[in-house]
Amino acid sequence: MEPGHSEGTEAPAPHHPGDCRVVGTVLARIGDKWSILVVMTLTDGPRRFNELKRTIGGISQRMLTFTLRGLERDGLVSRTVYPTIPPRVDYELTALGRSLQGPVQALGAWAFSNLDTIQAARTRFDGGKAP
Amino acid sequence: MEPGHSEGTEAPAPHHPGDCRVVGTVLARIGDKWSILVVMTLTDGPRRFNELKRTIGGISQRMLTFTLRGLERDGLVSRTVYPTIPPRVDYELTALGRSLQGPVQALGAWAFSNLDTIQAARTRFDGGKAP
DNA sequence: CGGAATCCTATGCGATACTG
DNA sequence: CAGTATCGCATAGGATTCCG
Repeated sequence: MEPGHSEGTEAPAPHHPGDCRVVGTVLARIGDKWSILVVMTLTDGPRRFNELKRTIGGISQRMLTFTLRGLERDGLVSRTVYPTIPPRVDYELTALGRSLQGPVQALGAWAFSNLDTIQAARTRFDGGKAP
Repeated sequence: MEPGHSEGTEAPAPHHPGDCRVVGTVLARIGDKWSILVVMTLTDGPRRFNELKRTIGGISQRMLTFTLRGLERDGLVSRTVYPTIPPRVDYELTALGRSLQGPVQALGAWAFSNLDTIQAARTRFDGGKAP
């Protein structure tokens, strides 16, 4: 099977308010190596394939393709093909995709403001047992 | 190298306000298969190892150990050992860990309220080209 | 009970080459 | 330009066994 993001094939079965697996489902979608980067890059508007590739940097065309397919499949991103020569394809966030930005930015904000604390904790932890 | 969550070893280099890689850093931490489940399970208070294992379900002791180590390393979870027989170990969210719950729950809420939409999009996408 | 060590497989994903 | 196809290695992570 190709990388294409895994399905939640094992029936979830909830267990208490403020669920659990559901979150896992989302993270299985956007928690991979590239999806959020793509989503964030699309924040400023539609982008072409290679434009995304350059902006993100470090991503292979293979993974960009898979990531975009996955996001498109879940309705977070729309794909528009202009049958010109050379071909041109625009990727853009859908309404659903844009609605994801709030939560994602919240997470980003948390990350940003706690980066130092985390780094410190890491150093302390590693220093304490692997000098 | 053991599964232990990957480091952001490749110097990021920011590029514009509302960054990008930083989010990637957090997601590399909590975006893996189990971390959030653990964090969410610890929401209601301290839990013992096997208690976590049972509650989460489907996680191997190996991965639970690695996940907890990672969270502990980053200062999100604290580990308390009671030198009794048999031994007892409690895991609990730290202040930092609890501060992560806001963002995570925002994501959870988004997931929950958009699950149907996403499922529909998936079915439509798959149906359109792989009947 | 809580974990560490070893083994083994599925997979993620980069590199490269080919196509319309 | 925007993909698709194939190869190949590195990693994630489950199962199992052993230990204090």
